[in-house]
Amino acid sequence: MVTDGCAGGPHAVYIETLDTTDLETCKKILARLAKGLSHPARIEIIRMLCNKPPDQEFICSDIVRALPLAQASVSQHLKILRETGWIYGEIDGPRVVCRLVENIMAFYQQLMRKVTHEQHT
Amino acid sequence: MVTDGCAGGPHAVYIETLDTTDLETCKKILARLAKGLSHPARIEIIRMLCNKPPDQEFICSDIVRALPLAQASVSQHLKILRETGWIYGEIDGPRVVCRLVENIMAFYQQLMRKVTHEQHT
DNA sequence: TCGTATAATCGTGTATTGACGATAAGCACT
DNA sequence: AGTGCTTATCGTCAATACACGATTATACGA
Repeated sequence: MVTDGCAGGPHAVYIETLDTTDLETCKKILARLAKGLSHPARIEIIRMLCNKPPDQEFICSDIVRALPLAQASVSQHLKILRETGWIYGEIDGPRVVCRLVENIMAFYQQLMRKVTHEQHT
Repeated sequence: MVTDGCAGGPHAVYIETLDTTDLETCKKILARLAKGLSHPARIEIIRMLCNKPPDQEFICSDIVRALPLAQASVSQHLKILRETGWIYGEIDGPRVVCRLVENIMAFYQQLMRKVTHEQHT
């Protein structure tokens, strides 16, 4: 099984790259993550991944099957979730295993706190 | 000063009306709230309102002044924040005082938890 | 009642979103 | 090489988002 090519996990690289001391950056990242969440179908996908038992894996076709949408539409939603930083795909032969970016929920909530609570810098 | 006409506060009415036992409803509401957050300008508005000292009030023109956008654009963002359930306006003569829906942050985070954690119903 | 301040709306142009069917591309297995 | 499964992309269409200047509506004060 091959990952994105992000040593240390795609999650860590993605999140640790960000300059979360800059408020403008935080607002942009938070806005982007929020856009990822801004559709019920995408929330359902996140929900599936959050609630998945540790031993189970979801590939794209599982998600297509679970949603009342055409394959192309689901693929688009997955793309948006990738672009907005929620998930990444592990390529496994002809399949793509969909994984939540590690700690992304915690990161999102932390960003919300950072942005909405007064910064004493 | 005149409110929306929502007895008990516009907040309580809005939030308590929702059927948060229905997962589909939760997903829709959460998606709507996330859409509200999905633009840096709107995040900045929410941030201003969250961080506002208790004795201060923000009217629309304050927000226009604080953002690098035209009045019409800010008005549109405020409208979206109203439609997505984040804020409401208290009309005060020719002014409109912008207020966060009470407990909306907590409600948002609660919805996130509800949607992303397994439901044992 | 006339003028001023405030905020919403209108009209416009461009960009993005969301949905779909159809097609292409990648891999595995004969 | 050919077949089948899986996923991404293309092309299209309608709807929505975003930004703006201009205009309108409302309320207050002189």
